[in-house]
Amino acid sequence: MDGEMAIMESSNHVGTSSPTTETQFTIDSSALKDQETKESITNSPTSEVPIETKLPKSSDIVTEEKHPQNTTTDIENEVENPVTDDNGNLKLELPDNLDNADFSKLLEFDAKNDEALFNSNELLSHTMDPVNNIDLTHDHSREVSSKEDINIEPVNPDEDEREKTQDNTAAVKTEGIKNSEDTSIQKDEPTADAIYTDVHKLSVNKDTETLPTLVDEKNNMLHMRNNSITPIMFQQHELVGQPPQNTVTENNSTDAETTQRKLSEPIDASLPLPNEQPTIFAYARLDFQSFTFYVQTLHAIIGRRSENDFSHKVDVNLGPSKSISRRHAQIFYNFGTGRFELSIIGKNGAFVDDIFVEKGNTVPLRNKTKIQIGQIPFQFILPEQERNDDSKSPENADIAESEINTRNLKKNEPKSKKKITTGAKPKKAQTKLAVKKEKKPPKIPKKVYTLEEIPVEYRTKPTVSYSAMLTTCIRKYSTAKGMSLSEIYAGIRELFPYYKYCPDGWQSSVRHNLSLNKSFRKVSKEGKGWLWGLDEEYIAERERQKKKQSEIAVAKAQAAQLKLEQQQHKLQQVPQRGKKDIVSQRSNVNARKQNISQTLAANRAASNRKNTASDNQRTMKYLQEQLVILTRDRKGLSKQVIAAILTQALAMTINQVTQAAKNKGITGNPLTALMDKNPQHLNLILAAAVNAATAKVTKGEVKQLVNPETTAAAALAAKAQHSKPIRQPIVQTPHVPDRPPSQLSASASSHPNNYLHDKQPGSFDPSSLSRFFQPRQNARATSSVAATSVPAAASQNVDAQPKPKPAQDNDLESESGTSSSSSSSSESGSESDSGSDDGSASGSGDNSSTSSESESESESDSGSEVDEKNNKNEKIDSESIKNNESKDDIPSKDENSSNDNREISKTDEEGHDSKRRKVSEDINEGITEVNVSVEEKL
DNA sequence: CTTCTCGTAAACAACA
DNA sequence: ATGTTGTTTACGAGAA
Ligand SMILES: [Mg+2]
Repeated sequence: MDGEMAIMESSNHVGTSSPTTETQFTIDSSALKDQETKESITNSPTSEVPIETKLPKSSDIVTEEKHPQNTTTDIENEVENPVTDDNGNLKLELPDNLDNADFSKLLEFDAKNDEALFNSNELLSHTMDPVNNIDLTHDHSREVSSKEDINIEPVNPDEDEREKTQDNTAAVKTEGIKNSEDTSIQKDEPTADAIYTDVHKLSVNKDTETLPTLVDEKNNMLHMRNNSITPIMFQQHELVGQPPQNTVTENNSTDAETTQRKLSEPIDASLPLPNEQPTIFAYARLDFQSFTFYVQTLHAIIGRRSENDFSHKVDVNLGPSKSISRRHAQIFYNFGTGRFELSIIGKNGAFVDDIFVEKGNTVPLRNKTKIQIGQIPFQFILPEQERNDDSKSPENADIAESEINTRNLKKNEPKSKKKITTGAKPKKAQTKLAVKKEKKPPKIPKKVYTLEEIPVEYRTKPTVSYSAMLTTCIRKYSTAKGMSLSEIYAGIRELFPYYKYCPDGWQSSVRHNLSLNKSFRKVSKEGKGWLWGLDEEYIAERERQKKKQSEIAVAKAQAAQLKLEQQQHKLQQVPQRGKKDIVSQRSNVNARKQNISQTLAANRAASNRKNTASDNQRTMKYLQEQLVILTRDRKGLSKQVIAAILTQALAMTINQVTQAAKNKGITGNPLTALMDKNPQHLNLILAAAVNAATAKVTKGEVKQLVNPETTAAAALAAKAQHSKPIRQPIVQTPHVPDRPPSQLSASASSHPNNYLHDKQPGSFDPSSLSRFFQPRQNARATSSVAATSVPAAASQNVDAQPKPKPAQDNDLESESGTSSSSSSSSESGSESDSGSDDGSASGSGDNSSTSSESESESESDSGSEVDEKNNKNEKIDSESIKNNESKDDIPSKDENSSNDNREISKTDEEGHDSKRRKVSEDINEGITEVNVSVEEKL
């Protein structure tokens, strides 16, 4: 290329531009000899700088498109000052954002031509003042020596493995300096006839590990004005709101721009610039969302580089994101084909025109080619070239296409994932070296959409809340069995296409809502996840609440209004009779509102109870008896201790079994099922639990109160008596197809029970349980399980709990904290965060609801509640038990619960019945009862 | 200023 | 070993 340089004129499009100082200067080409450019500096933040470019002229250079190797040599000699104008002078026009001071500095450096200066670290580090300094170090000064350009060699993909290392740190060459030495060229096999289209392997600098650092704003600013730019990373969703900053070229649309020019033709078209904009000389430019990079060298490295990492340099800094390699891609001009090309060297590949390109591939760059590296999308823009249009090189037109394995997906399809693989490579491909990378199927990252790529109507986030969306979605697409998470995602994307284009992250919110919002419940299990459905009752109830609330609010407002009026008129002696009304309304206002959950719980409990009650009773009775039997030999422990042990053992058993069942999606009462189906296993569990509890309670003095080995036998005998009366076979099987909602959901909510979770010592290995519940596994195996798990447990205790953050939970709150000020009734503010959940479609009245649930009991029975939260032993032991016993409390609850502890699981198919109560409560109740009876027996 | 609701992230665990 | 699915915590922004 002769020094013909493309010229890009910058224009500040649209308004914002301030009277740009047009600075133009020329540098004697001689000074630049040998290096390409010093170009630089051209990145304007606001960048509206259109470019005018001339492509490197390679007339003398081998023009045929397939001679990479030749290219090399030729280039070496040919490449000169790309930035020079026709006269051989370097022309530089800087964007308005640069001030004179900047220029003067630049010039100064140029003049000095002092290599040392450019290499010095001081210099590097000095570019920190965004306002006054320009970082010359890496960027501008970073010239691509001709050799460097040549380094691009066609190599077999497979071989790319060995990275050729070069010393990047080395240097930044300045004008007059010869770089030749610094660029070590690795020429391996300059294969005579590499075909261009094949992947070209570029030498890659070895990545030296450096700690990633955060980029501060300052730096960002700095980068804006340098070639080394750090694009601003967008926040999720931010993309939507972003104004089309600098993107000069709007239409991504087409690529109709057959603007392919035959190689070798220098192009010097100038963009239609609005006006007085400064001109920038460049071959091309890269339009990022928030800045523009001008390609003023024939070779530019695009990669990661955090602010303080001076170990390497990049021409285009994509920020610190680890998903981007230090040298992730490079743009270079291929004299053979006469166009710029992009080589992907980064491990994670990149998207080029929406097609995923794996590492090691090189694709041609045409005007408006879209590129995405990591999470950063940008576009390659060539200067407009009116004249050369005709040249649409057919041949090279689409190497890309040919290389691409077009697999499914239409271009417009969001999230499409075509990809280019360095596919079938010859034999050598599989060599060990190659193996490391070759083997792993690259995970195709998600495509990031640019504003322009998203249909206008889908650029903004729907205002509806997630709960509303979910409700809508489920109503629309769900079947009786519910819909899986992935289906929900798809449904949402369908309903609100915004979610097809926006960055991920919303899925997390969706899951969060499904879990927390009581309007959504797990209906049935299928494979790995659950099928989700709506809890219409809950939703309806909440609606009601809400309505009431709003009415109240209105009433209040009116009252206030009236009051005001009254006062005003009072003076006028005009008594209003509205007062009365007001008063009456007020009373309503004060009326205690009921919790949704409470209400629902009551209703549901009523319906259910009958069904489950008997089973629960039967199960509890069985458990009690078994426990007593197991511990006939008290080993000297006092009755009280035994009671404590049994209580705890029971709690552990119930919790663990329930948890295990829940995870398996079992709907009925797992304990009942276990008792009916596999009493031996249940006994083993009990034995293990007793031992664990014993160890805990006695602080390890007594390790094994019962011998698991001998327990199973007893079970069978006992079972006979407890066999279930009427009920049909329990539904325990994991694959319970239909069963709609179920109590399990309730149990799920109970999660707060820690012991279920923690593997604390005193707990036994739940895995044994899961074995039983596993779809088809036999419950067997067991004995060992029980035995083994127990021991470990010993030391700690229930009390040890994580309790990360006390405050804020629904439950906790209600009891402890709340009492405090908050005026309102019981329901008051329980659960701050958690509360967020509900509020589905319409809004939510959440707090009431949420809190209600948890707190429903809270009010009345501190005891049970407390227990839930902390399953501390204390609670569990006898004394507490007694309290519970008396627990009486809970009026409202009482009604529901009074009966028994039923619920540990939910049971029956009908989901309506589901009781909302927390499992823990149930458990506690159960425990209490059991304990009581245990004590009696003892 | 506090409370509540929502959205967003993310840690974790259980699974597949 | 990795990706999904669920559950929870945290935290911040807004509205009330
Ligand atoms: Mg839910």
